[in-house]
Amino acid sequence: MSISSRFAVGVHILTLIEFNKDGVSSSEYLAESVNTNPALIRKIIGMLKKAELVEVHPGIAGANLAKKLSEITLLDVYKAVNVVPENELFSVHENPNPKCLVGRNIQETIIPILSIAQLAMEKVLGSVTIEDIFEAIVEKEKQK
Amino acid sequence: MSISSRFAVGVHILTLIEFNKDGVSSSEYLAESVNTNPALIRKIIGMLKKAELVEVHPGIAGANLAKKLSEITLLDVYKAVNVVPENELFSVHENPNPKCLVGRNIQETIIPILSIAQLAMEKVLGSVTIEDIFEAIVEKEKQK
DNA sequence: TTGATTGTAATTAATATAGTTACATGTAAC
DNA sequence: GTTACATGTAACTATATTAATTACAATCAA
Repeated sequence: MSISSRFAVGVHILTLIEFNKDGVSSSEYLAESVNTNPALIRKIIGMLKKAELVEVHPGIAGANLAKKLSEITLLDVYKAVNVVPENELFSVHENPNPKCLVGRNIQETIIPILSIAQLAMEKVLGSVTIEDIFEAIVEKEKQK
Repeated sequence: MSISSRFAVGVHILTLIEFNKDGVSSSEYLAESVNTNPALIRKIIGMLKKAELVEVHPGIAGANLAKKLSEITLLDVYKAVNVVPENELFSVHENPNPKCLVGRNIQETIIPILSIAQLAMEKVLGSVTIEDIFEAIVEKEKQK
């Protein structure tokens, strides 16, 4: 199964807040660009807020970045929006038979390997910042 | 969300078939070690068969490996059991607003990055064989 | 006080997982 | 050929997650 699009939407939101830094990024404004519902945006914004990536206040329209663009990585967003349980990208079957040689050793054998695979993926996300996304969009737009 | 345990079960099955190479690895036998249902094992074995990792025949008890241990990687198993749609570990929201600068560029900007992250993870899986798992279990068992 | 916005709970439809039952199909052995 | 047994599948269930949506209390600015 795929990792929830909450992650991609989170990246979209943060990037758009920056492009709109001189305007007001309300949940309705952001929802229009993502093409979804303001309530969904508020839910994701709430997660980004808890992770201290954005600042937003009840009753006051608009969200703002809480950090510099270059200090927010895709990994930060990925962790903020909870798309993958900590260290459990791969699920492993519970209760293999301890009476079987394989059953009693399989978990401790494969979990470290799966963890390395997961970390390799997350390392890539950690190497890309929202600033990189911002700049890439500026470049792509120039070519149009 | 996590990747289905079908993958871990597939690895378990293949490893156990090797340990039991002189015996008959029926779906019931394998199910007992995994601690699940024979029908579920047969479903997964069916996928491994389609990927030409095991040999199994209707009416004849037992599954056997179709390749050498060292020629089956975890990536082969991962692909065989269909736990992740091809090149779509990450799902991306559909139909972002083309009228918005970010909306019309976000997909083509992040998809290649997400793809690199996915490939980094899969590369790790491709570097580990069932033989490695087999040997690791032999070692772990010695220490008990 | 009014009007607009955020925060959050509740609901729905669609989809995937994991477990289970049931049975048709296929094979070997008697 | 009949019996016993195993595989291959379809169908069904319970559970969980996603994404979309509605509704409304709490909060703040004007």
